This record gives sequence, structure tokens and C-alpha cells, in this order.
Amino acid sequence: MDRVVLVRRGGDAVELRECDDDGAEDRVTVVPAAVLADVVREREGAAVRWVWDDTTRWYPALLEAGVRVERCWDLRLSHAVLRRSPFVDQGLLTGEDTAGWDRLQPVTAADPALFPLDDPADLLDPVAEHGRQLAALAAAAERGRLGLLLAAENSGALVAAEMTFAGLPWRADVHERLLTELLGPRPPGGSRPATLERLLTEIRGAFAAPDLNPDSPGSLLRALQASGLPVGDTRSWTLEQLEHPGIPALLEYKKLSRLLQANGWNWLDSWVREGRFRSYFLPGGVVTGRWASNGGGALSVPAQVRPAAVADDGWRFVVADVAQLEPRVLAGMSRDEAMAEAARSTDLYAGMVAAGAVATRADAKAGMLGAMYGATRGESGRMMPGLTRRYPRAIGLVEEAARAGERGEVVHTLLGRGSPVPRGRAEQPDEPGEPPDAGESAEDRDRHRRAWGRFTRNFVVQGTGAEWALCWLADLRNRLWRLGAGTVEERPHLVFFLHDEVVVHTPEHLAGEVVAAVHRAAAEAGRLLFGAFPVDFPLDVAVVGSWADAG
DNA sequence: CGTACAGGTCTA
DNA sequence: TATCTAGACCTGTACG
Repeated sequence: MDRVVLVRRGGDAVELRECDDDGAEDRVTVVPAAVLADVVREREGAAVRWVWDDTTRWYPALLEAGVRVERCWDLRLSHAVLRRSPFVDQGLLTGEDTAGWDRLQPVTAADPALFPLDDPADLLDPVAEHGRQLAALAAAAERGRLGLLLAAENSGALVAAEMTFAGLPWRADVHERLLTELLGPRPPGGSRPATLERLLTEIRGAFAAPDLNPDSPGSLLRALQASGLPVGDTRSWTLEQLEHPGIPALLEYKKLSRLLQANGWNWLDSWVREGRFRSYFLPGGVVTGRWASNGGGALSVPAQVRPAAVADDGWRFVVADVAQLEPRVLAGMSRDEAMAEAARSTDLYAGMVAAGAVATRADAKAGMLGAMYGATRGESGRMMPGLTRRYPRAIGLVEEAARAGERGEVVHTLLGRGSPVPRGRAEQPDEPGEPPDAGESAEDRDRHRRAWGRFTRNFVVQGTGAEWALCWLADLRNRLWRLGAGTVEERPHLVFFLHDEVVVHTPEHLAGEVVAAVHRAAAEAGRLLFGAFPVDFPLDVAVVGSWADAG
């Protein structure tokens, strides 16, 4: 397949350097930046992979011009994967501007306007970096897996930009009605809404604290203790355990205050424009390979405000999520036949009960969460011996990951994403990590070592789960494109992705085909990661008018 | 007066 | 007897 490396030449020209999959260069052309979108649109007719320093620096402008690309190679994201992967000979990846690629950050909501001469990306040579990456991949152990990871990561970069471009349909009028019903009318100048004022008066009376500000944890804690309540913190969960006439009003205040602060009128003003909530998704933003987000708290949109996410007239949302993704991924990556058998049922935890591994569904859930998060005590910890007997390969895999982390070793996901090197173990001379703290006791060191073991234990499962989800997303993106005609936002398109859940915005008459596509993409993701090994990934899928109506 | 951190709450 | 993974982001408060 042809590859075209895009290189900025000053503010108003772009160099196109053609090469093949080995990086051997063919010809070079220079075009004015103003016609780049037309050039890309024309070349998209044939198979081509666009190679660029960073998708967030190139793709938004193409999408604005109505151009969608099929494939890219994001040097920033690929660099980050290759730099950490234990499959890679790091010597092949090292060049004089490696530190610059290490530091390169995506363009996000916080700094949308980088001027050409201020952008650190302009100091980097994409052609040289591309060559190093191809050489590193070609020589890698497990080249096939690592190649799949890079393909999925690069496809995710395109999805992320397309989701920000399209935006999640959001009805400000529905959201405002919800706020007014719960909080009262929008008060002027950011003062407290009527409902909060009323609750505040009640709380101050109940705790005999006329100046109490419940938004100040310190003064709230002192007021509670002065009323004789035996509390050490002011979390809602703690307060729910208490018997006191002021508690219900306080809990209600905290809940509504949180709504106001996180998703109130200010949020609407900041993040909703022209009927769309536009946040920035950051592929690879979490070390495990999960996405992070930036702007509007897209990864924690409360269920409370989801009624305001409403599909356009004549359109629907297809909302799909995977049931128990991570235990299923663990069954597949450890090739644990017994756990895969439990995963054959729609409810994996019920499957574990049916197999006699645990007594109840609650035990199954607590035990699996404990196995993946590293609980050794309490409810979850008690399940571990039984699970280990019944599922030795699955439990053995996470246990080994934990032991490796405790020894300070790097662990990796199925496709080869590597865990960070623990502090104090970094080998780069310019990044010595934290020097050993002379004041740290043996107990502290032991606690840190076990905490790092819990992190690496979770890393292999959460990270491989993220790889499954990326493959699902990438395959779904291609299927959705083939279902319609026109630009991205005229066809069925992804508008939201959160670890194991997707939301597709689709013309109503295509909803049935989108549902089928979501299922087929999930089956394909399982095949890509686990081949013929029989582990199922059943989906909960809903066709709805509002996001709140799913699930 | 701006930055850093603590505490809290939402997400999977 | 037992709160254990990964994030974003708000306010209040301490600090330089």
C-alpha cells in the first residue's frame, strides 16, 4: 500500500513524500496548505495510508473540509507504543530527536491554537521517525501482534477526531429544564440556586451552625463532630450511615451541589454548542491504553444528565456495551478453557455459579474483581483459593503479573503494550527517576512494592481489554462508513466511546444494520485477539432516542 | 495573586 | 475486621 508522509513547510505549504511499506521513498511533491484537503480527498480513491506527526494536528482541518480518511499512521501515538513495548529493540527506535517525540503532546481543548512556529512538532522530522518505526516494527518479536496494536491505535486516533468533529447530540433545552426542576431557576452571577439556599438554611439550623459552608469539607467535618457525630470524613457514603435530623438535607445538598458544579449551567455554556457536546478524546491517554478525555468530563457524564443526549429528528442512537469485558479478556489471554466455558453464557458470573466454582453470583463478581484488582483480604480475598483451583490459568496469569511487578519488572498486554518502568528503576540517564528516599522505612518499601504489583496485575487485563475495545471500534468504524453515503456526519457515525461502551448516531432506517454491524465488529475483535480460542463477547444493544433510555 | 494539594464525586 | 484498578474535574485552602 502507498504511504504518504505529510510534512509542514512553514505555515502555508505541505510536502507530500511518497513511500512504500518499507519506507523506501519514491517522489516528493509540495502543495499549498490551502489545497491539501482537495489533494487528500482525491488520493483517498485508492488505498493510501497518511503518515503524520499527530492526528490532532492534521485531521480536524480535513474533517472541517468534508474529507474523511480511511487509514493513517500517527507517529506520536505509534512512538509511545513502540517506546514502551518489550517486543521492540529500542536501539532501532533511537534517533537524535527521540526526546522530542517522547515529549510531544496532542492538541486539546486546553490549547487549541498552536501557531506554526510555536509548535514543538515543527522541530521534528516525521520522515526519519517513520523510518525508525518501520524498522523497529519489522524487527520486533511478535511482529504480528504489535502490528495489530499499532493499526488499532492509529484507527482509534481517527475515531477520536471524528467524534469530536461530529459531537454528541445534546439538547440544551432538555438539560436546562432538568436543572430548573432540580435546582430552581438559574441564579444571576453564579450565586446559589433557590433549592440549595433552602437546603442550606435547613442544614445550618439542624447543626446549629449559622455560618456553615457545606462546600468546605473542613468546616463541615468540624460542624458534624460538634453535633456529636462520630465521623472522620464527610463522604456521602459515610454520612448515609448516620442517624441525625440534618443528614437527609445535607445528602440532598451534596448531590445537587455536585450536579450544579459538574454539569450545571456553566458546563452547558462551556461545552455545548449548536446542539452538540464536543469533548476531546485522547487515545492512549492512560498508560494501560485506555482513552483519557479532556474538556467537559466526557468520561464521567453522570446518568443524571444523560436524558439531554437526544438523537436528531429522524435519527437514533445505537448504544452498545460489552458485558464483563475484562474477565472475558482474561479467559482469552490466559487460554483458560474453564473460564471461557463460563464466558459462553451471556452472564459470565452466572456461568461461574453454574460450573460450581462459586456459590453465588455476588461471590463470582467480588472474586473476579478481587483477582483483577489485587484484593487479598475481605469479601473478594476469601474467594481467591476457590477461584485458583477452578481457573488456574486465568488466576495464574494475573498472579504472575503481580509478582513480576513486585520484582520491578515490566509486564505487557497481549498485543505488546508495555507497563511503565517503576520509579527508581528507570535506566535513561536523563530520567533517573526518584532517588531512593532515605526516610522510607522497610514497611513503606514493602507497601509500595505490593501496590505496584496490584498495578501491573490490573495493567495486563485492563490493557488487553482496551485492545479488544480498540479493535471493536476500528472494525465498527469501517462497517458504519460502508452503510451510508456522504460525509462522516451524514452516515451512521460514532459519537461516544467509554472503555467498553459505544454510542452510534444513525439515520433511523439504518438502525437495524448498525445493530448487526456492532455485533459483527465485536466478533471480529475477538477473532483478531484470540484467534480460534472460543471466548464470547456478548453485547447489550439498545436502539433509543435518548442515551438515558439505554441499559 | 497564582499554583499545588486535599477532599469529594462521577465514570468503567 | 479488612477500600482493591484506571481516570476528570470541581471547590476550598495552604503556601510562597
